[in-house]
Amino acid sequence: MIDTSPPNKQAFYEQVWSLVRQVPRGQVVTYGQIAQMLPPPVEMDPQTYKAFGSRWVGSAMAACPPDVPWQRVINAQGKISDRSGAQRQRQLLEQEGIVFVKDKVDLKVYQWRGPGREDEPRQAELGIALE
DNA sequence: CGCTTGACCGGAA
DNA sequence: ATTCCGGCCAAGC
Repeated sequence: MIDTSPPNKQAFYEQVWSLVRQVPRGQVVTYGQIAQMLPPPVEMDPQTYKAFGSRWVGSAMAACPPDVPWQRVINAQGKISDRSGAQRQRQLLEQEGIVFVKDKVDLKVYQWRGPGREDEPRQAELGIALE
């Protein structure tokens, strides 16, 4: 799946989509988290990738196929990035049971841990208990 | 061709 | 808590 083929933009996008498809209903990921999970394009300076990877993930989401749960990708602050369609995104997430507080979600509770760690999202009860 | 703009993020004021 | 700034890739015009 991940190889050292040319840093094709399309290939990068598809890796992003592939990852997002694995995010379970009721959980979210951040742009930066996805970028971090993917290997930096071969000829790219890792530092550069670290700085801009999240943006490219955003670009990938802007062009995602219909079968990708794009609504589960939010920014590192737990908020929905400002753009047309943001309202729709929030609506979809709330339908999945995600609770917004002051326009943001608690990433400690809802953030996806990665492939192979799709446990139940921690419920607010636990979060409160932990403080 | 060159210029503009963009679903981001972390550290510094 | 909030705002500002640097990072410098691609697609579209």
